[in-house]
Amino acid sequence: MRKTIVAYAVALAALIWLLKWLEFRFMVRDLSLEIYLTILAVFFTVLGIWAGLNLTRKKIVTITLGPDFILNEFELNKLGISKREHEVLEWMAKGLSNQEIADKLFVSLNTVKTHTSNLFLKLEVSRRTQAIQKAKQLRLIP
Amino acid sequence: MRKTIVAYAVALAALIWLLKWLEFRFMVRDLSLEIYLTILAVFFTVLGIWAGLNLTRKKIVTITLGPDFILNEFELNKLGISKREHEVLEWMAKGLSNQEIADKLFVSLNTVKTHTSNLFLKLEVSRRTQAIQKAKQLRLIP
DNA sequence: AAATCCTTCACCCGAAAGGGTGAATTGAAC
DNA sequence: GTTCAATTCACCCTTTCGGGTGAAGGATTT
Repeated sequence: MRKTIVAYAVALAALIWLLKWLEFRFMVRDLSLEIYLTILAVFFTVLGIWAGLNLTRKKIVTITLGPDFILNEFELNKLGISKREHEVLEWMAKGLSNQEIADKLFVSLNTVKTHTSNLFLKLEVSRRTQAIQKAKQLRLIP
Repeated sequence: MRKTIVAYAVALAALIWLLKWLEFRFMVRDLSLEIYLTILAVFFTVLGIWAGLNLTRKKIVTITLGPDFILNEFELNKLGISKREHEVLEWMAKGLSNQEIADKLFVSLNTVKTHTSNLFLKLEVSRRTQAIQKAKQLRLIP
């Protein structure tokens, strides 16, 4: 960045010197002052635009996508869903039957049924498919 | 955009005229030509930078996310799922019972059960929760 | 015309899911 | 130590779901 500024300064000084040199060399003095100034102004305006673009164009936009699932613990507490119930909910969403969930968690089928019943009450649904749908919507499961 | 260019042109002309006027008014001619030119150059460089920024800063980055669901018709055909079956699948995924789907489609419960049975065969699953999961994974439903 | 597929519906049976009630155990909180 | 929520399990009953079989009508293709 500092390097760029120095480079521009040097270029500017060199150009001014060049102009003065041309002035004597080719008798630019003969031209009307207005035209002379206009050329100078336009030249430096263009230079400025170019410089301005180069100073800002390098802003690289980096979009970082975070993990696509963040557990909504607030809803979880709000609905009063316990750890075990949430666990059952996760397996349920993976398409397991109550019996399979019971085997996974090393508990009886009746226990799983109790958990599912409580889940349906807390989620205000009456079928497991609806429970899964609502739980996904509320970000309780991926 | 055209308006902006015209505005800049007018401003430039006005400034040049102002400089020439100042020249006679305050005998700027007495100052060294180098200083005079430098001031002019710096001024127009700054003007150019400002103009350049204004011409480009308004590039608004619009990230348009397309519809997040595109039906995978290839899989649909590959698995041989019919229109009606797909329709049943959609309602199923919304958490409706077979009876509710039957009411929605104005057919009997038995018909819906036939469709679901065929769906399970084609999707190679044995429960509706699994069917929904697999169908979503294969992009057959949103 | 025959074959094929889709759609519709029926009946039967067993398995799974859902709803209700009750109760024992445990661990944390008061 | 008592209260409370969470977890565990049991029993009952009804509804829903899933699997199997069969069949009739319609559209499309061969």
